[in-house]
Amino acid sequence: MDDAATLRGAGLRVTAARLAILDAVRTGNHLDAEHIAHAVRGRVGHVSTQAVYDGLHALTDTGLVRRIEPAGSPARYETRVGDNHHHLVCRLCKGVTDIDCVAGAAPCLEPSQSHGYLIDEAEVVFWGVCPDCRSGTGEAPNASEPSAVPRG
Amino acid sequence: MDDAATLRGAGLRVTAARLAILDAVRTGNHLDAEHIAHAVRGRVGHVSTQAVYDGLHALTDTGLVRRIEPAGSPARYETRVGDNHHHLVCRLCKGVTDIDCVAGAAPCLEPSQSHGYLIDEAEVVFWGVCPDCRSGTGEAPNASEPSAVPRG
DNA sequence: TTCGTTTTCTTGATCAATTCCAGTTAGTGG
DNA sequence: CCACTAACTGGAATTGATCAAGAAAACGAA
Repeated sequence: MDDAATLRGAGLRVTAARLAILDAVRTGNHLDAEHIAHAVRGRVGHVSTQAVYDGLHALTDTGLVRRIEPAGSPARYETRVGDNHHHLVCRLCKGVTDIDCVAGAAPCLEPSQSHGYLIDEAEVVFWGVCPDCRSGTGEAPNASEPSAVPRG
Repeated sequence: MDDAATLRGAGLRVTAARLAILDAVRTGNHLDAEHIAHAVRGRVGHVSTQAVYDGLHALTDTGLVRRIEPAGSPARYETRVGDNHHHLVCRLCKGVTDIDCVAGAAPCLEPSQSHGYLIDEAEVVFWGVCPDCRSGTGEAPNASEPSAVPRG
């Protein structure tokens, strides 16, 4: 199924902007809205920032892309959906890496108490320092001083 | 140990604003900066917003309070630190409830692959609908239409 | 105590990410 | 090919948070 059919199947109109957004999110590695906008413009010329946000909103609402929001970074998007995988986030460069969920379906964990909540998802984020930042190779925003690495 | 001694022990000066912030965070239930500012003002009169942010920053930096940032809500603060507990977040009203971590120390989970990261924390957020919102009692911002409850 | 240093607080501007709005453009089903 | 409506544009506005410079206050030392 190509992207045009995917969009139509989700009840969305097929536009150059949305095809480019979908491709940018799939090709990129957990890009944020700004980087997606940049990639989209490099592909189809001028596209307003609002169109990018609108497109991302439509795609997330229909479940074609997933939006993740690690603390301290803008929202990021990925096309890997439905497999309930988790994420590894670097405290320094904020880079995101996927991690398979051993349990499969959501919610993959059972809380010790549910407090009456109707739980549908367990979101797991592993925080640490990525290989590049550990070796000083990474483009860390503040790699000069590792400072305190807080614990949970 | 009272709050003044706690602040001093963390290397911070003792001010009325900070004592009030610490008390507001402890008394409140995962309040955001705005609500903390409101509580502080009700206790010690005028305090600038900046002083509240600065105080919260100082308290989080020294580990006296923990800052959590659930997707879609402003940062929230709690005084329960060091026990690596987790959170239950309501998709509708954004309310937060603590959940004990059965494993104890951080990181409480081992990822299936570490990808070379030096991992120090596993943050677990359970998403669902709280009892109040389920029964329609809650002050949900958009409780009229439950809309789609996305899955992980 | 009083002083001097350093932190903290104040006011006010600024920022980044995102959303709202009104009008125009362009997919799509008929 | 038309009409209807979703999608896009340009621009302003919102929210949550930070930065900057000077004034005030905490606290160790004299």
